[in-house]
Amino acid sequence: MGEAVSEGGITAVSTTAAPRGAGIREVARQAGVSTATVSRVFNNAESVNPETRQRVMELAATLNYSPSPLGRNLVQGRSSLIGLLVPNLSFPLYGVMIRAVEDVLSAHGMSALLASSHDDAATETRAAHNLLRHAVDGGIVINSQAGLSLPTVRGVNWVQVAPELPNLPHRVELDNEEGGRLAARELLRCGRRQLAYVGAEGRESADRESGFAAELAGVGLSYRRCVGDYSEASGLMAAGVLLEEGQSAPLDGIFAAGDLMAAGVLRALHLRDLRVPADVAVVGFDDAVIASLLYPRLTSIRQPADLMGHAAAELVLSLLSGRPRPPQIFAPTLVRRESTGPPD
Amino acid sequence: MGEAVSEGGITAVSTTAAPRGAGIREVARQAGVSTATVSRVFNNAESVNPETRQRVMELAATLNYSPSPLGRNLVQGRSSLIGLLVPNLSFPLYGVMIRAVEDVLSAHGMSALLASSHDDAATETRAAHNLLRHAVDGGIVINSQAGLSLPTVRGVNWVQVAPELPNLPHRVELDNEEGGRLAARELLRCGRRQLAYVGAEGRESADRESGFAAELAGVGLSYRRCVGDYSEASGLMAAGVLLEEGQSAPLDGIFAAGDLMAAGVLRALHLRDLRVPADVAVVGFDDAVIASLLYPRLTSIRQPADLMGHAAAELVLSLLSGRPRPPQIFAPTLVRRESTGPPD
DNA sequence: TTGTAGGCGTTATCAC
DNA sequence: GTGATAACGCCTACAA
Repeated sequence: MGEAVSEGGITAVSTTAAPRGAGIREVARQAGVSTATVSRVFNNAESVNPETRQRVMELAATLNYSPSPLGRNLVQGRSSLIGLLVPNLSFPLYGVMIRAVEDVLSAHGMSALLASSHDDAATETRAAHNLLRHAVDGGIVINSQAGLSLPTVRGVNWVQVAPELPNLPHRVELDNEEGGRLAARELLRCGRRQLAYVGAEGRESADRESGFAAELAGVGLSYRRCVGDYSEASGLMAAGVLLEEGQSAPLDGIFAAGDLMAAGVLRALHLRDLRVPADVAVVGFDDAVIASLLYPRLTSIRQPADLMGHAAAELVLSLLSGRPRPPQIFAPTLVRRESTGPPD
Repeated sequence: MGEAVSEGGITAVSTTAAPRGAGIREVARQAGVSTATVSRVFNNAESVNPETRQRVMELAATLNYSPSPLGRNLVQGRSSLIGLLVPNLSFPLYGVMIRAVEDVLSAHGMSALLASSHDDAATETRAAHNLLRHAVDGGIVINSQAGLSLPTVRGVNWVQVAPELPNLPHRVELDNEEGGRLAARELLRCGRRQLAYVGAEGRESADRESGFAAELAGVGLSYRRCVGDYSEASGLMAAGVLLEEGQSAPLDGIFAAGDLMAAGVLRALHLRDLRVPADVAVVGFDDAVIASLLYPRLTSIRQPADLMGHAAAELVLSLLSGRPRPPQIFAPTLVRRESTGPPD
């Protein structure tokens, strides 16, 4: 015992089993009742004599007894655990979602088993397997990379927080198209006409762009575009490219598909001595914590990450009880700050 | 079944137990061996005939069998779960730590059970109880609010990531004093002499300040100070107060005990048209993601959150195997960016 | 190398 | 209102 042993390619820690405390039998014996009664006391069954209950409770306190979740899990066939699969723990918005999920779960006596995919599909699949190994009763996967290849086990449902993906019917998502429309409207409201979109790979950015494009098309405008990867560096580069492009009219409004990229855009503008919003207005997406820390404070399309996390947790709990719910779609909102305003 | 029932003040979800799959007995029967042999196959015991093993493995694959962690947990008296208690999931630095912890744990076949205290001691205590209810084998608590009153169970060790706290002997911490010294040296190196410290409540800030003060005292300098609460708003206010103070020589260097407060300081300087670093140099603390997004990019004292998370996880695994380790103290480093440099 | 048998701590189904 | 008792799925001496 106590030695690291190989187990299926991973190094497992073999632990000395914790010394077991008093069990239900010992409590029952000393209280002069049966284990069934002790169990009933701890499960709030009504049919137990108040006197008996009192006696059992006191004895349990003395012996520092509480029912072992391990035994309970076994007999009930469930663990009270929900798997939570996240692409990247360092991405601020996910922190907000996780927090909301954890809140809901703990309020229902459940706990969140955390796993990270490091933005990688293979790792995600492995992590999902690991969660299932721990007998989670259900799972929430945020912006799944693997999607289709998420392993499943009979009776265990995955809820995804992301745009629709085949094989994952249970879903909480953001109306990304509406987000794009909001961004376009804000820039138009500020009198901007020479616009650009800094996007990224993937469905989410595509949806944001299509809303953006639709709204502009409505007033007969087109826009330039450049693709990044949600990082600040890519936003910086994209803005550089867009600004350098030989162009009759200079850019006066930029919509970035993420706040980090928007931060890069702001920096690119600083570097060229372009004022924000006097020369160029900028709108970000997500309204992550950083939005209000940037200079100038960033106008952003808010993704209600807390509400979405909340909804995802409630959905997974619903499924546990056998009550499916339709996918829930959340509306983004505009949070206006200093990076948009009248020109000059 | 399926109805929400009251249980000790929390709403518990009563789930229909998932239909159980093939068990070890079924596999054993069909493979024509005993359950003991099947068990041995799945536990990498050497003493099993390769042929037998092969047959069992194949049958297990066919029946989609894998050992139930529930049964295994019960018989072994452990859950392969480590509790992870965090003050606040939205604080970026914690995300980095959590990620590191999760990496180590999953590499050892363990998982992280997440709980948040919302920066509140009572909630933290409750969350810790909840983790213990889930039979975690050990726990990691980051910047504990409750400290002394963390509940314990025989055989379950808490590892804290924070300065020393009574009752929690197992520890990973940062040399905050050294961090303060690094900050002072950097400001001195840039030729600054009119310095200020923007701190906060608590042991960590006190240690950072004492290092800062000691280094300045070494060259015969003193400094002004103001106390915030690690928020951007408090940094903004603190800097405002410090800058307004009637003063012979104007401030030319500010050290903030956190990057968020440093962001507030930068904004206060912007608002007063003071240039950074030309007029005032600024040093932050933590080197969180935001440091390099601020304008100008913030010089910061880096807290190696990833290494610390890693160490905390390894420590808790060590304790599981009955091998205690001495507290580990990490050295901060200076990450020089644009907010420090020569004056004018 | 393999099988037998007991038990881990709890809940649930019966009777009483 | 309470007590026997049989699972739950697995691991692990011990014996063969």
